[in-house]
Amino acid sequence: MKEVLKNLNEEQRSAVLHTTGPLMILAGAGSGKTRTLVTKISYLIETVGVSPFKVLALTFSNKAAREMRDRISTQVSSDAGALSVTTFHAFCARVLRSEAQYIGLSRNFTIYDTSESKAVIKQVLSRHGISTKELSPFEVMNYNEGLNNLGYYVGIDNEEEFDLDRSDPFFTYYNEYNAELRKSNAVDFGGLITGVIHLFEKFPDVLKKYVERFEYILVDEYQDTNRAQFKLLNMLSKEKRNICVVGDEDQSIYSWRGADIRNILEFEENYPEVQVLKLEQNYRSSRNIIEAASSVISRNIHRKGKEMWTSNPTGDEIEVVECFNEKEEAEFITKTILDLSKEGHSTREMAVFYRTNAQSRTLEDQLRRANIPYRVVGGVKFYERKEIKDMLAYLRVVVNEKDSLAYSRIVNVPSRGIGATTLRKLETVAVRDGLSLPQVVETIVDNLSNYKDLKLSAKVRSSLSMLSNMFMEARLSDSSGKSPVEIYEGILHESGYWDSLKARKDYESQARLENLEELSSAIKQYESSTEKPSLGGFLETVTLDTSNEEDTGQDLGEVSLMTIHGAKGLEFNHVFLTGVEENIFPSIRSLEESQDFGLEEERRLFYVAMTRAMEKLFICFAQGRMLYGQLKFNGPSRFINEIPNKYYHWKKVGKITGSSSGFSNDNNEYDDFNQECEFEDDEKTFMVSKNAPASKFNTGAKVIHSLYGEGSVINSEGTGQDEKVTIKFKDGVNKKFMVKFAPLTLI
DNA sequence: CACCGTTAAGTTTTT
DNA sequence: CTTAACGGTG
Repeated sequence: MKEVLKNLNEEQRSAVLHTTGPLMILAGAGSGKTRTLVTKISYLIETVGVSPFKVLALTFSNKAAREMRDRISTQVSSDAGALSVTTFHAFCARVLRSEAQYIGLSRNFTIYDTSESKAVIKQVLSRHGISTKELSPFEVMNYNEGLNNLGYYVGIDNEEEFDLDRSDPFFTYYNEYNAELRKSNAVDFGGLITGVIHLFEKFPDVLKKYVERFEYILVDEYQDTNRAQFKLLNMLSKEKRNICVVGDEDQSIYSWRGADIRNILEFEENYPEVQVLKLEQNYRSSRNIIEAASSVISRNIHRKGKEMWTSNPTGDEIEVVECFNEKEEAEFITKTILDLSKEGHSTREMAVFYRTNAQSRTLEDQLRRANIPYRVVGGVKFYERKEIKDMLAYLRVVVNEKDSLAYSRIVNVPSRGIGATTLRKLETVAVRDGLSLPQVVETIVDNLSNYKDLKLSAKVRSSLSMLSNMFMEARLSDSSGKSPVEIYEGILHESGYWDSLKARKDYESQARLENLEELSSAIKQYESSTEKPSLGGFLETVTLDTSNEEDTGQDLGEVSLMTIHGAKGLEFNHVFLTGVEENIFPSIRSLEESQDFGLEEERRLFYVAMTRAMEKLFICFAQGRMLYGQLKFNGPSRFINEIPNKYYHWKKVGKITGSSSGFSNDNNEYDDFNQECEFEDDEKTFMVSKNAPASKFNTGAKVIHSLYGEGSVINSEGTGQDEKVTIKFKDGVNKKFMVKFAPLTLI
């Protein structure tokens, strides 16, 4: 047997050996799915003799693609560089660049990210005289993305299948938005996918070329694909049928982004000869954690069902930690991290998860105070900073002379006297002559005498001519092979951007200058890591690869902080799951949904969180927490109760903050979860009464209102006389009451 | 055109 | 409590 196959279990091995025909691998968390995929690809190349050129492996994140590429290259001796291991979006961008002319794009098209799409939508809406107050651009964006996710595009043949309401104003906005993109020679994220679908549907010969090339297609994280991606995969693989998809429906946490469970269910219909394999052995976590997580996820109805097991040791019990408030939750975590670290555990192997980014602050405060190094994964992105977006906009105008949006962003940044009035004049000419803004400016500058009626002031004229010349020069440099970083530096100074920031002495401008220098080194970094660096190539990397993993090179032993979404695919020895309270996790939004789908997705999220932990899992919640400036008493999450008792033990920690805490000790409360309690005791930490109270109308409690009937408490705020509760009634209506007045009875 | 004050709203975000 | 975004004023 080949050496590599020895490291695999039986199922993994059959996945690797199944080289022809469709294959669906349902792989549980920590079941070695990446190892299997990597081995499969190297087996195809090394043993079956498939040319790397003919293999296409698709992932969702650049991080995953990179990891897979790296791991393959250690296993494959032949030219792994010819392999296509990439994200869906990057793959589509590549196809569109080489076939752009077919669908009316030119190959230097710009990719718009979410904020740029939003700006275009705003423009469209304002043309209709709609303010952002009347209609949030987000709603339009959701509609547009919805169509994109389904694989719809302007000019599609089988339009009737989409059941569209053509009189819906949103449909009008959608069309105008796309016309606007087209005019700017731009494509949005979803448009990358639908653009390729468009290309393949209307030009079968082009499709044929790709079908011939990619004989073997592999897809990672298949549960997260949307309908558009599903369509694309089918077009590429229905002839050769060598398609292998790997997914886990229990880890599908992106349905709100269009991931469609039907893609798993219908795979078998599309490929009746499919072989389905399950990877159910978990190599990551202790048995306690696996069994606890399995039993939580088994409550979901919408799943195919897998039985996870592990031969790992039973391990410690999960610790459910009840804290007084979010600050003490953070203190508990900090203290535990220090303790574990003293015992010799690596802090690099520890992570703190939260449901929403906003929850990271308290944690960061405490960690900083305790001098524990940490890094926040996700958070504010480098490329979303204003100064970076400004400079990128300059570069985009260089690459794509039709990018009016980018142009209007920087035409007066730094301010050079080109205000709204001038811009409006330019736009009028643009519409009249069917040109983009940069093109219009160029024409005007070249034939000033023809545009006398625009009444442009001398200052405006000179500014415009400066811009026009600058861009012309830059384009010349670009096509004559000058390096991207030189062009960047040139524009940074010629545009006056650098000097205008330099002139300001405030701290913020200082930081911005530093960021601009960092951008410069990012471009250099790109140049040295790419074979044929180009300005356009750099811009594409920036938009499509947002993972700003700064490799500082040195291991400071940082604890990782991230949302649970950000934790997918990762593993840690010690995991702290925070804020596990009703209305937070599961989120209040998901609870408001009428169907169970929202709740089930939250449960999957909880499952993902649990299964990140290898050795030890802490599940923390706070009795009270400041939320939107108000103290909320949400009570522990229902998910905690869904873990069978034998897998965890419950402890309360916290210090007494004084009599003004708003808690009285007489009230008997939290009786539904009177588990065995263990009390921590040290100088700082005192035990909290076992009966720490909040209200008798706890979240989740069933009540009867003499007027509205039966319902359940979904939220409670304030204490004593001021206590208010929100109740969801049987008919789905939510109402808020003052406890002291409302005719409420507990059931 | 830049600044300030008011107001409203408030998940998750691989691309 | 925050943040973003709008409208009014100097």
